[in-house]
Amino acid sequence: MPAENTARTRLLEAMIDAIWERSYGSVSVDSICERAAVRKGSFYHFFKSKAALAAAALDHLWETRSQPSLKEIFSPTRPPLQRFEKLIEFWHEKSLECLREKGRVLGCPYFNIGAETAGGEPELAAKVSAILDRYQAYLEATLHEAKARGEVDLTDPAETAACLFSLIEGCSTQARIHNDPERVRHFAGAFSRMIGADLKPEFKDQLAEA
Amino acid sequence: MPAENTARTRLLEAMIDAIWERSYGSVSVDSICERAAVRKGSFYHFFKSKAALAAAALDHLWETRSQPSLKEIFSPTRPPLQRFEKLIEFWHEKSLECLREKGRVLGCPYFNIGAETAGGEPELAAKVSAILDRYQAYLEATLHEAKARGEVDLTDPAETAACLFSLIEGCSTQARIHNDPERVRHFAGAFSRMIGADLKPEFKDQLAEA
DNA sequence: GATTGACTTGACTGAATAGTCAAGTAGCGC
DNA sequence: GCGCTACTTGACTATTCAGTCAAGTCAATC
Repeated sequence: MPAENTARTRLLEAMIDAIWERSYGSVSVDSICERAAVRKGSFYHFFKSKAALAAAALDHLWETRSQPSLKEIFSPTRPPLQRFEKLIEFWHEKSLECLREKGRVLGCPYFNIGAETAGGEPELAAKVSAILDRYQAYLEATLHEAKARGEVDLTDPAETAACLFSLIEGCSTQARIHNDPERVRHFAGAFSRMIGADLKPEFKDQLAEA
Repeated sequence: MPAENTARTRLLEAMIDAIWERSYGSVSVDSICERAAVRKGSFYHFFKSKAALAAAALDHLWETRSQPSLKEIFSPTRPPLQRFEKLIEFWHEKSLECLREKGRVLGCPYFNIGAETAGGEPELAAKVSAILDRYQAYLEATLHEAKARGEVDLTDPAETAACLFSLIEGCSTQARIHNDPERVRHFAGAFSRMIGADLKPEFKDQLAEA
């Protein structure tokens, strides 16, 4: 049962889109059902609650989108520093794409949902926490490799990875709040300084319409 | 009409606390009224809607808490680099205090609310956006001063201020999501690297109980 | 063609929601 | 005391919410 257009996957994708565009708390089960063209009863056939759908949707997003993108960006065939350059380009492109397609810069869904649900939905918060750790692990592994090759100058790759990741997520959330994709571009320079190496990502600006 | 214990100020403070602990979307008008010991009708005498109360509460928090703290931290009597050290200590202490008093690390209320409401409550998002800019302005002014004194090495203080601020907010939100105050401490080293100067904040760890 | 089990349907429930309103009370200047 | 204004009260509405359920469809298997 791959990523077919089944009722179940339509629900997963409708949930992610809706939360991303608005917020977890402002999304109702009814609106998800309408978006996914699925009836209420079917919803509760597949998921035991709204929170359960959200948790499954986060897994789905990670496995079908985030994880594959990261595997490509952090491919071992690419030198470590170039992986960081690719990552910076990736975030910048995603912001522009988002603005073009949805009319707003939406930031990182994991981070948004995590911040929102940390105080009241422990299941969801734990899921987000685990996903963010997996994301950060890519950075940490690459920093270790770059350090072994003498390409960066740092004492504690784990701590630096945490800071780099917080910088990315912080900039990305600022971009969401101010609805300004350039806030993401900003962090390229800071990234270089933090790892003590010179990164030169290529920002191929996509002009909005053709 | 200063910060008395009036129904109005009780509502403002109940709203801030409730949103901070949980989220904007999960807080109901009834729960706020109960928390503030104010009846529904009085609520709508003072505020025209839940969103209006939230916006007023953000202003109130800024004026009574954030702004005064920042004025002290960024006092011109302190050398620029020491202001940054103070700021880092401030965030770390606040996280520990929050964990001690509320049982959880809650991060920055402006950032949390901003991320949550960016997609659906333009009034609130605009208010947050303005407050965050005022916060960031303290960083930027201090960077300019430090640059003029030759204490930091940077080309674009405005961009660096934006990145520093995103780093702070990103770490703080990670601390909320993972409920771990040490995530805030992390950024001290990164802060130094980003501005090209050596900061040595004193972390006076407060042992929880006496 | 009978049985099974996965999925669908739409009507239903009860609680919670934001917001309204008319009738009050209490203080203050006159 | 009189009237004015600011605030309070609690009952009220209409809507939306998450979640339930009994009855149904349909395709596969025997």
